[in-house]
Amino acid sequence: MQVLSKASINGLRALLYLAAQERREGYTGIREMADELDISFHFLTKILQELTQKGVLRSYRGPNGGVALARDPGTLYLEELVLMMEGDDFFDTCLLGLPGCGERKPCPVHAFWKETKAALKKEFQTTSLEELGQQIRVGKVRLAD
Amino acid sequence: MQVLSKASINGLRALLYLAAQERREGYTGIREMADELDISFHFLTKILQELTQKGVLRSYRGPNGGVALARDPGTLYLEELVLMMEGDDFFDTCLLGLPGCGERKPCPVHAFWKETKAALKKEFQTTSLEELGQQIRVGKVRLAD
DNA sequence: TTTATTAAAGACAAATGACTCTTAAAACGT
DNA sequence: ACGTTTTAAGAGTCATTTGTCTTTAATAAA
Repeated sequence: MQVLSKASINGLRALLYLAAQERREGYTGIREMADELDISFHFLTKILQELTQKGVLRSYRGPNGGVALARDPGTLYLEELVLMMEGDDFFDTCLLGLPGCGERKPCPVHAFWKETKAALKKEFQTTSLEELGQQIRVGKVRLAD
Repeated sequence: MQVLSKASINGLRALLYLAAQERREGYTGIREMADELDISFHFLTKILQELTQKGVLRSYRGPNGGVALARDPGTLYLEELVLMMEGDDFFDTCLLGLPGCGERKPCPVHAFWKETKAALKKEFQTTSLEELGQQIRVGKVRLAD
């Protein structure tokens, strides 16, 4: 069951890596993150470029350059990030792929799937990078092996 | 958010179509199902071949041939079908794709995702083709536009 | 026995997602 | 100015999934 694309997963992991940093000023090199998170440098670069264009990251070139969160991680919730990376219809899907599945013309598993999506959405709406970054910092949780 | 592959979705829809039939004897042509469910005939054929090989369907060639459920739809639960089509590790994934994510080495969203997967699994374990077929029969729910 | 009907099988093609590589541009230090 | 470090941009490649087509085999009916 793959819910997020590889690109989204790696983008999220990179954002979490940044949110887990102790120091808040300065830039973190993409090379370092790629090594640390075990992602191809070029692939990660491409993913982070998009996040920079969308305003979640700011970047800086040259020696000691890299990327940094463009906003306070306490204001960055998973929902916004996932919608940004996966598309605005992320939570509006039908499990059986029927177009226009809804209350009026439900598919056989609509009722249940609706609840599941709502729970997932709520969780994503209430979980911030700050919160998860902290859990990483104290070692309760990991981003890579 | 695409949880099931197109192949699984179409396989499931076809199984539901069969489960929703009034008459229980005889075979249903793949052509009819493809038309009714708006799936390419050849694509559906390929999908149903696998389900036949796996013993969920039986098939019959020649005039008035087609496919039929090989087992009582009351004994066919979504879980078995999804595991069959998507692979046995369907419910064992990490949302962030970390290998070996678990209680001992959890990813940042492990706790929540674990619950979500469990709820989904339970629903699939307790929902049979018979049950959904009935809902289709009485028109509460649809398989296509 | 011939013809029509249907699924089985497998080769093939197209589309998508997941990467990879090369070149350019920006910033810095000397 | 020059060379080094770093991100930006985009073309290119590979693998997987999705979808198509052709041929074969089975069955029934005329």
